[in-house]
Amino acid sequence: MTVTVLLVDDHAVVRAGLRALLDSQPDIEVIAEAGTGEEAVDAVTDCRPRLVTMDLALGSGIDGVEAIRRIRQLDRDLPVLVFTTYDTDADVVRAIDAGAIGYLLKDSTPQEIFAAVRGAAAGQSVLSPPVASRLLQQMQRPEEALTPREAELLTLLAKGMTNKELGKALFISEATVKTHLAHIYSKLGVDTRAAAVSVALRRQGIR
Amino acid sequence: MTVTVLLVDDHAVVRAGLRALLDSQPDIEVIAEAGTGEEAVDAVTDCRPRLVTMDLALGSGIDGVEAIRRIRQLDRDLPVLVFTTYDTDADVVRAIDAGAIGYLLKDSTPQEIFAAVRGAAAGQSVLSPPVASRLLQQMQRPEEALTPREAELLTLLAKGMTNKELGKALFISEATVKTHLAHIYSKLGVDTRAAAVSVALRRQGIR
DNA sequence: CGGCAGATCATCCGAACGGTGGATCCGCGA
DNA sequence: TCGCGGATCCACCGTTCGGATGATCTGCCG
Repeated sequence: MTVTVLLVDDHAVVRAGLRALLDSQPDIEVIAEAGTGEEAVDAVTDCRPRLVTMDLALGSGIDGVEAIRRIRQLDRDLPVLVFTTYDTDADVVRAIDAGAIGYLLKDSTPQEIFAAVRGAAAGQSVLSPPVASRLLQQMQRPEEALTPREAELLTLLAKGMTNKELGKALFISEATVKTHLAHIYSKLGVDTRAAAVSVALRRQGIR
Repeated sequence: MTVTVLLVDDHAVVRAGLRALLDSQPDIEVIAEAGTGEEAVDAVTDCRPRLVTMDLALGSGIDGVEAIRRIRQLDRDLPVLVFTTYDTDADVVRAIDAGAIGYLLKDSTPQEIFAAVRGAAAGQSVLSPPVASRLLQQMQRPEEALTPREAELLTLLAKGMTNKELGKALFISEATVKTHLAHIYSKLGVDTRAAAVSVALRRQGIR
């Protein structure tokens, strides 16, 4: 039985590339494309694909993670395979959390992509090797995992805010900000806010 | 006369996409692909294309800018069109400097891509609108341009170094470091090192 | 030659920061 | 039920940072 696929990516080039690659396989057929999350949700109801490939960075509208969440609400049995450029800790976790069945990087070889599509359509979890090792590494070092509150603070810190501004933004006292920061520093292995910003931006990807 | 094209990109998907798009045009023909800068240089001598599309972020080996430089050394009349994901100030300037005839973003529409390929093959400079506006903006605000020394310091600052460390690294006194920082802050429109790091990393792109 | 921009160094001061050591409250799981 | 981790708060203290100001030296361009 052929795997019918919906491609979601805001880059026409990437959609054309995936379509060309996948359509070259006799058992895979691209039946629809979407350039935004909203289009993707509509296409799922209209075209009933057996698999969705999803870019996380969609130019406008809802982002890939939110799109995954909505698609999973529509059809809990429809596997969504993330196909994106960067593998950052946060993105992988958020995507899996939203219900993605796999996480594939765009620099994968055609062979890896075919295998991932067939596997995901069959309900198997698929992770690109770099992603897999990253996930395992993170699970093996839970002491380095930031708490939600710390991550929130780090995000704002990465904008260059001062302790005072952080306190106001998060509705906590400056003292609490400093406590959180101390924890973040120790987890990230740094001892200045500038170094923390550097690590944060490199880890979590930019823009 | 048909435009023969060499595609350079480390992502098989992107190559397939560009090939699919370009080959759909009667006057454009993709005659070769390369996944690394080294392969690209070889392909130029072997295949004699009339245009090269170049990704700047090539996984391994020489980067796109260096590849452009070497290709231009081989054939000064062969136009190289940058086709990449991110438009950072530094990348654009470096690519143009290396001899690129145009700078196209991967989220361009197929129509824009066709026009750019035809234009570049005819020797015309082509810039994606966001890139163009960025360049103009930078030229219109020379007061925001950092001096080489300031840029050097900013790079190290973005690693999270303290003033003392910066001084030792650059063989200057801490007082001088603070002077440079003050200039950088005023040019970037910030007033803390953390914010400067944030701006620097976002501007100059990561990894 | 004169001026201007860049790089260098210096001093002063108040504000911000980072480290340390505590404290309370809550929810969850052993 | 007891403990533990997460989140919140506080005080103290030395260090670092940022702003203001001024100075010298170099090289370049008109």
